[in-house]
Amino acid sequence: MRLTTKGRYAVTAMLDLALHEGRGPISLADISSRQLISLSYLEQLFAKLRRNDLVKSVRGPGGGYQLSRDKADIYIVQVIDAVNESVDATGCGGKGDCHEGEACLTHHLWCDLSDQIHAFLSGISLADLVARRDVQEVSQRQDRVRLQSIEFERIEATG
Amino acid sequence: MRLTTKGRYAVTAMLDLALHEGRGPISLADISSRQLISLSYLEQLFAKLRRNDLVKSVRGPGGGYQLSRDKADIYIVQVIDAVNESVDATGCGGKGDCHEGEACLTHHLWCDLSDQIHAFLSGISLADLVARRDVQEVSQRQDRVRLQSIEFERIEATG
DNA sequence: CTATTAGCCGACTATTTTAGTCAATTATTT
DNA sequence: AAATAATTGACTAAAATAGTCGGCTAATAG
Repeated sequence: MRLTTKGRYAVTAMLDLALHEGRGPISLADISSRQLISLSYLEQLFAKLRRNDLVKSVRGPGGGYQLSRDKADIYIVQVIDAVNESVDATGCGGKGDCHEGEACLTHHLWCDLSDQIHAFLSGISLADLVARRDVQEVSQRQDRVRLQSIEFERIEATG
Repeated sequence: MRLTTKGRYAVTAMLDLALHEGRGPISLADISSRQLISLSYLEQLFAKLRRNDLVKSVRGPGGGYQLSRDKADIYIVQVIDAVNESVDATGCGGKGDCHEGEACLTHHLWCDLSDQIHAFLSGISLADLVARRDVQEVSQRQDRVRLQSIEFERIEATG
């Protein structure tokens, strides 16, 4: 099992999409600047998210990504799975052949742990996150910062 | 967060110790042959387990390792922590400074997940595992295989 | 006392994964 | 036609994993 920035970035980016939906497609450049994730890296991640039918893309100017279905129907575990970060804690992929074709001493423990994590992450949808107070607060702060930097750029350009 | 063979090996080896305690110290060679873990790698892991006061060692012939305290007082989370596999799912070590010194959009989600995993693994002691039916079954199978290979070696040696 | 056993220690290494970068291409819209 | 933005593929530095190897030290059995 691993949970690194890859999976965290994917969930963060999907949540960003869920928070800003309704105003047409969101470009990766927007997500990149809001969430401070490298654009090229986001491209890699969204290729996987698209292949897993979690987002759909619109090319060309004004294009970007949108959730492929309602945010209440997209669960965190699906996002993490999509970028190849398995939530499985066993070494054998749950097959139970970890010790000479049979279960190792701790196989069932890791199975239980996997079930635990899976249940937790599959019980939370993007809509659930959007509704959370802490998420809303962080999102509002990010939008404020965003507006400030746009204003700053305007002043710079105007001179 | 990561849970790889390192943490799994450590827990498996500690459980092996718990299962075979009472007959003096257990050598790493024994654990290695029963659990099919490289002896040199076990040495590395037990150095950390010893530094974290989870086992004590006895040198010389007949020596080996023993649990440093009752198996009911050693929890899985301690073993995993000892070999430097953190159960923390956040990217910031729980500090909440993941986005320009402030919490990132998904910080609280990863905190909740960390709490979940931590609660699960700190609720299970080595004694709990020893008492489990599936662990006992696997352990008995391993002891049978072990006896067979000793018998085989005896016949080989006798000729 | 000496040979053996078994823990102890540090250095080294191959492989894999992470977290990206970079360049080129394709589709779309203004 | 120009600009935008997704799409693709190849490449890479750094870190972690999962070990190996050799030599050393302590203790005990004979």
